[in-house]
Amino acid sequence: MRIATYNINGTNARLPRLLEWLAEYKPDVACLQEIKTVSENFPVEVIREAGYHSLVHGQKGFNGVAILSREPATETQRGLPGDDADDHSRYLEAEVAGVRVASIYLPNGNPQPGPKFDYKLAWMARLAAHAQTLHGLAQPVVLAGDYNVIPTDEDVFSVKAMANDALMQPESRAAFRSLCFQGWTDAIRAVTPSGRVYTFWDYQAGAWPRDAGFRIDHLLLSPAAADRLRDAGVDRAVRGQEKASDHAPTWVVLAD
DNA sequence: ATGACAATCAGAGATTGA
Repeated sequence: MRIATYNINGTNARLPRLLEWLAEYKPDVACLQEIKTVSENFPVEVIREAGYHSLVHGQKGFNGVAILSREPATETQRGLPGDDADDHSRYLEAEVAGVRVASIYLPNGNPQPGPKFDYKLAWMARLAAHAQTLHGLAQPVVLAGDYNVIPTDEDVFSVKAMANDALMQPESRAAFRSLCFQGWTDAIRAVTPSGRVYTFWDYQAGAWPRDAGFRIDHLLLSPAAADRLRDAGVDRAVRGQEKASDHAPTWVVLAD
């Protein structure tokens, strides 16, 4: 069972690339972020013709998450619990083929310090609280998404260039570590313990051709899911296409 | 310190992103 996370940076702008990727890499479940459209305008019929069901939690203009699946999915959570005043569409969770899967679009947090960084940290605290409840489930759980956190200095092309960025502040990293320490396995690092594995390359300053990327898209596995981990990786070639998203799809394969 | 690049909404330029 192949489960992927892919920040597509706009459904309208990226639909041809999304369809090509689904056809070529054939994920069983695809957690999408930054669909940047309201739910009603998500191309559910086109996606269905491509062989996938859609669960969509959209928003006008920015944010928005979705879960595409070959088998029908049962929605288990829409929106991250813990703050009724938070109207950003950044969390969607479902059960697919016996696996609980979340599509996460964690706030960027720039500029820091400031209210956006405060929102990021508060959101991470809410995510940790919800993740704690999921960790107790007997069924495998996969928390997949764009976490907007560079976990360590090994996950970034230049520590100096990104030193002041919200993505790698000590508070962001501590919150991510704390989440992992609940007992979640960072799938990419379980398969590739060291070395540079990037999932994002900025559009600016020739970041892609000079491989100036960082690792911010993660799949965290519960113990039951980690037991079934067979492989994990990044579809780097997708980033090199014309009109690509600035993120590359990142995935795990779980034993059936 | 800033801007580079891209997408959205709107119908120009601001906002957001990372």
